[in-house]
Amino acid sequence: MTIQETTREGTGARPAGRPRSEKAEKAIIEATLDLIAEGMGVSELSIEAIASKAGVGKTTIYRRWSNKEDLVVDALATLRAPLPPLTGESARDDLITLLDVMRKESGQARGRCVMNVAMSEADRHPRLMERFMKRSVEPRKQAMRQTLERGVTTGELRADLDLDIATAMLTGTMLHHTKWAPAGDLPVDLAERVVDAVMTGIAARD
Amino acid sequence: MTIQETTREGTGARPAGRPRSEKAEKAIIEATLDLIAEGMGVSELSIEAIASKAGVGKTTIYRRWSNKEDLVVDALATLRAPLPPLTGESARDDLITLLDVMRKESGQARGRCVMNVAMSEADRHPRLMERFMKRSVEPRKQAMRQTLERGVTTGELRADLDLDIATAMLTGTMLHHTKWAPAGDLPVDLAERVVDAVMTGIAARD
DNA sequence: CCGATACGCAACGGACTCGTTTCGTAAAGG
DNA sequence: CCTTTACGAAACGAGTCCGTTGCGTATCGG
Repeated sequence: MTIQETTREGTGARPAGRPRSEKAEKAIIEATLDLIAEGMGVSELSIEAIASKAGVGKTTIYRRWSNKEDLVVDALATLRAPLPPLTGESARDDLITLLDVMRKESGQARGRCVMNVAMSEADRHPRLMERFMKRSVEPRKQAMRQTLERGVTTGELRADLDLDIATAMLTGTMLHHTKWAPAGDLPVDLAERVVDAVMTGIAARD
Repeated sequence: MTIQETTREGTGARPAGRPRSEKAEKAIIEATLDLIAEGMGVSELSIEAIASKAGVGKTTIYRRWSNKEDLVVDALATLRAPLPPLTGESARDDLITLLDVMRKESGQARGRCVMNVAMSEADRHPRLMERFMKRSVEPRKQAMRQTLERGVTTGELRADLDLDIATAMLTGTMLHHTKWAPAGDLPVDLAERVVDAVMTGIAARD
């Protein structure tokens, strides 16, 4: 939420004078994301670097956001990837679809940056992360949960399934790959292989 | 490796003058780890803060390490947790033992700090991480791999097991919990539940 | 055209960190 | 005792970033 939106709240009146440049606004957000994507931590981000990269005066930033945290929250919020459409026909297919979003995102600097920030800055900026999680992570978590529950009711998945551990197995396995796999893109069939492995388990059949 | 060790290399000669204080050395390492454990990123660490917390002059630090990166590598290296003894009797038991190390570590600020640094600074300080990984992560990875391989040969685990994905499932699931579980310590039986879930899989039996 | 506001730019004082140097003192060997 | 090296403390010049201010210009409504 920008200061602009805040101060105009309620009144439909258009303020006098030159209106704010939407182009500048976008440039600031983009520059912020680019810097984070380049490996910057939130604490290392400098308003001056953002302004410089965005081709914008610092004034223009401070006029919109009163501090770095607000800017970062707004910037990360623009990354909300839309949930992929789920057919609901097969839990396996839907899980693959959900996990494949993670694989695709991990190939983009933008996606990696979100993960990095989410993982490493949670301790340092708890309020920031709380807001971000609620906006961006929670919907996906819900989608996976529903998919798992549906799989249980259809009999495709174990009746005694522990939803928390199942979620952790699926997303955690992908997470492990995105963070520690040898450099380069992940294999295109990774999500499928992971889902099958998680479904089947590693124990030998009796 | 400290400068001291480097310069004395080979010669068994004791140098003249006052010897370096081992107490100061330890205090510096401890202060570094404490600061990281408090949520500091490597880039935010300041030599001055370390010196102050350690009750030591900056000179004493620069005399031993020529830059921050070397100091951090040495500090993290002292955290090498010894591998737990593995019985080799049961793959399940050994896997639980291995994963339980992760659970215990995640309850300590020290353990969390290592994870945070490893996850978030890999992009920014690739050489640092390469060194750290080789020293601290590789041994555990090997132990898990051997445990899995042994499980396959004994018939306890699937013959067609994909070692990479199996490793990712086990450590990734724990990772997911340590980073995103609700605050507080992880349940004591988490490792056991994870191993059983990974072994069994989530699919319904035919 | 006028007042109001936003723009990019440059500069400010203050705070912090860097890596180095200087100081007086402490602890070892010869 | 004397040399050598390490110690903690303090100060250094250089650099970065902070959040703010002033400047001349651009763009809106009236």
